[in-house]
Amino acid sequence: MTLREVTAEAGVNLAAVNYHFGSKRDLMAAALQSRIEPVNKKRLRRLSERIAQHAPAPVPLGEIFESLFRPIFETARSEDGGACFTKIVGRAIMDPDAFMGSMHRELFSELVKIYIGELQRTCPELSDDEVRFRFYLAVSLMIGVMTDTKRLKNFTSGKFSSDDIDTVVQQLVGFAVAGFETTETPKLK
Amino acid sequence: MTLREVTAEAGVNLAAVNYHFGSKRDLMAAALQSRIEPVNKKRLRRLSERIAQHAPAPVPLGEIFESLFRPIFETARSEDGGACFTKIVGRAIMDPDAFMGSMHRELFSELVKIYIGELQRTCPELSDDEVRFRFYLAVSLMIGVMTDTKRLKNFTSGKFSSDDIDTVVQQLVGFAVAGFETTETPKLK
DNA sequence: GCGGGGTTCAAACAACCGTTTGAATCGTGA
DNA sequence: TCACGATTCAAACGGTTGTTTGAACCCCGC
Repeated sequence: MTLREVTAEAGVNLAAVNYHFGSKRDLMAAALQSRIEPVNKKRLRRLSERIAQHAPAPVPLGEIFESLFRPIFETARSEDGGACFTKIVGRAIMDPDAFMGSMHRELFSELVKIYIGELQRTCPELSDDEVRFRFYLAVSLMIGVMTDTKRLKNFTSGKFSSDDIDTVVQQLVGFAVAGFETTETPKLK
Repeated sequence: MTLREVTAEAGVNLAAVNYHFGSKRDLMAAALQSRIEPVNKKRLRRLSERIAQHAPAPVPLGEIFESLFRPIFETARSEDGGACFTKIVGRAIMDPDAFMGSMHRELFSELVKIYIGELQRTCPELSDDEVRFRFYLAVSLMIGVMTDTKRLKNFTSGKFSSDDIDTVVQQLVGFAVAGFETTETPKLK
């Protein structure tokens, strides 16, 4: 994505980017941040709803993951700029120190802490290391599915599409819950 | 990665790329193919060993996924060019029609077919759609973990590293097996 | 009406990209 | 030894990139 393409599509002048954001890198960071923050707000809001709904019992795993997964898919598959958002996220993930500096920390450290805590409450039989490692795997799964655009169609001969958010999130959650709960993995040390 | 960086590091002249490969795109495709093919050969060889070992019984899920996951991690975490391989794969996945044309098909269609067949043999209770969708999720998980370089360290406060292939593959396989076998997911339609 | 800070614009800038060129060099079979 | 195809090399080419510039423009308080 070149600045000339972006500014043309946005109907603004090329120089506007450097005037308002300073550089392309800062524009991308701002774009990413402005999209990620509402997603994270939505995640925490839905998680809070589930916590309140089940209190004082822990939230079922499936609802935890659903609150984590669905908001970002709703954004990534959105019609206006969803593809662009997905590309920026993918780029940010692929080389983290390329154009996100400390942004990753300030955007996600709080979120991770809250979800880790809730997962521990739901799965008290798992050690701290296990919860963290499996949460990492669940997030990696989410990223792998989110950044995909045509693999699902290839694998299912076009029967299922990455755009069918409900189906994807359902299957994703089911897979993540089972993976998170597995008892067959050797103990971490 | 620019051609000038690549040729400088390789100790060859800049023009050598276009002379031997025609274009940068073709160089990347050749580099990817020359790395992927041995990986896929290794996968199928290890799978064949497991099939022979268990015949006529089906191969346990964990061994199927182990044969699929481990070879690519051994390449992606290799000391010479592993990081570069990972980047190229990541780029190829992120925008498939950018520089891989029909390569995806010719490299992976056979592999996918074989693994799907073996998975169906091991899990006859799953429908064809379910096997394909869950295999897609397992592959997405693999991709998400493979393209990661620092997330695991962030999540576990540096205790675990993406470079520890054995630990990563073990946990990955355990997660994938459980996810694949889940019975809590709503039926696909 | 008018002046000035904030904003937009077309144009140009320097840097870098992948690619091409043509001469120099190499390797080898006659 | 020579000649010729294959390969390497420095240099340059055209094009695109992000960024900068300076003039034009807008808008609102005085």
